[in-house]
Amino acid sequence: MFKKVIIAEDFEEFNLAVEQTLKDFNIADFQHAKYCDDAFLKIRKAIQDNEPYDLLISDLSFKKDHREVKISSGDELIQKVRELQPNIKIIAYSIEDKNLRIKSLFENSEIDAFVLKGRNSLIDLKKAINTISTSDQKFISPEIASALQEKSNFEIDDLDIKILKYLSAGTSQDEIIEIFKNSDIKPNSKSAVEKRLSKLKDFFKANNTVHLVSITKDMGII
Amino acid sequence: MFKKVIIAEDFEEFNLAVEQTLKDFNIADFQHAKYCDDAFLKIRKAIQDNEPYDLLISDLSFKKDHREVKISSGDELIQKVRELQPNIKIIAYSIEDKNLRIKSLFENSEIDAFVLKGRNSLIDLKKAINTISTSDQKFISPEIASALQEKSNFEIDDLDIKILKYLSAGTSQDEIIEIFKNSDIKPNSKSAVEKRLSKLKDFFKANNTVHLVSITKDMGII
DNA sequence: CATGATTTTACGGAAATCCATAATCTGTAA
DNA sequence: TTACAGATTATGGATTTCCGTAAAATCATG
Repeated sequence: MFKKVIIAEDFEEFNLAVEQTLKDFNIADFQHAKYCDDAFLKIRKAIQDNEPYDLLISDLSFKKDHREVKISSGDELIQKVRELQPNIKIIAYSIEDKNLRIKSLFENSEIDAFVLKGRNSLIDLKKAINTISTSDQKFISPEIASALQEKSNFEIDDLDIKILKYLSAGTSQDEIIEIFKNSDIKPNSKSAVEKRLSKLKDFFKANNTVHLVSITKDMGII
Repeated sequence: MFKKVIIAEDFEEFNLAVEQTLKDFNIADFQHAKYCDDAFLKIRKAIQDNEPYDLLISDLSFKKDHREVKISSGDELIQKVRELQPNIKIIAYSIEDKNLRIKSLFENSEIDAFVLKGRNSLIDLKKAINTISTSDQKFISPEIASALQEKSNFEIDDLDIKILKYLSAGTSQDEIIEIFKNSDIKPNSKSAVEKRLSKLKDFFKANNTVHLVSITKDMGII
């Protein structure tokens, strides 16, 4: 079982709950960080002191407040920690249920578990800790495990997202084309942008551009 | 101090934390509901049994899952409870920080306190309970209290919101007009809808309809 | 090179929207 | 009733987006 744990989480309520869960495992050596920056510093310090953490439990989204931060999201924190200390086990613990983001965490940051915050997340958290402490198995909350299998997220690339973002910011199609031409982004013809949009509308079953932006906003794609 | 409390909240973590807070106040008689429907039924039952709750602490957004529900949001629950039991005190306890929605809770549902979930929300929750238990004062988490003061002289009415919602759902302007005519909603002419939209775009400084829907979505108006 | 497949660009008419102006309706007060 | 103001509707042209077809460019392969 884990000996030394760090929790990156801004909400008191979740901190309390995780703390309780760790105590149930008889893990007494844990620390909280309400900002990603703090978590990172602590992890680095622990390595220097030759007393590294062996588990990081991290939220993904952190509220912005008055304080200036370098690392603003859990995704970044996890990425940096994985580079700094490749052998640490990492549990992402978040309300985030967007396939793309979760997939990327497993593939790019090699997290060991993803626990979805929800009606029964503490049970999942316990299962996750159990699973990854004794083996190199991965754990994913069952509600989204199936969704992750879906291979359907095919071919929405950077350009698509760029177009959607510009649209939602009030840029007209013609203006977008201008911007693309000025920034040497290709393809940048009227037809190309129109074709992209029509594909996106088809894919997301959107009736028109307004609908498309509305849908993709809801899905957290933009 | 409150004697009997009900908490409508789907996340275990928040339930645990609220429970702890109530215990700090020596309130032992409390119940949790993870679905709005359950909360409503319990409140109604308590009235019938002549042992009504005197405080409702309710989240605003609830995760959807397999279960079919009648009341899907805290806003609705609060509205219904206020009608059913006008004298109950209500604390909205949410991550929601959109002015309009919060304002509407105070104005339309006469909630007694709004506690914003965040880094220090438990302190706020305690303050809220203290404040509203001893007087008819309202409590609002300080981070948003100032934002609430802003009185922007909107005159965005139901019709405007209806139009925006239809647009974001992919309905074309012509179709909206059709719908309005069929439902006897007036005004329902092409010009009227166009004029509304142009006013809204002006007000929200939107370049076009896509932008307008994007902005109003971000603001939580639709 | 030559060839064919794929991607990108060009073009044009249809449809939807944007926007300004004018006509009509509705309620109120003299 | 009449006159007036404000709200609503009608009209039409400009602009933008939509959508299909065709031409041109690019790329892989033999």
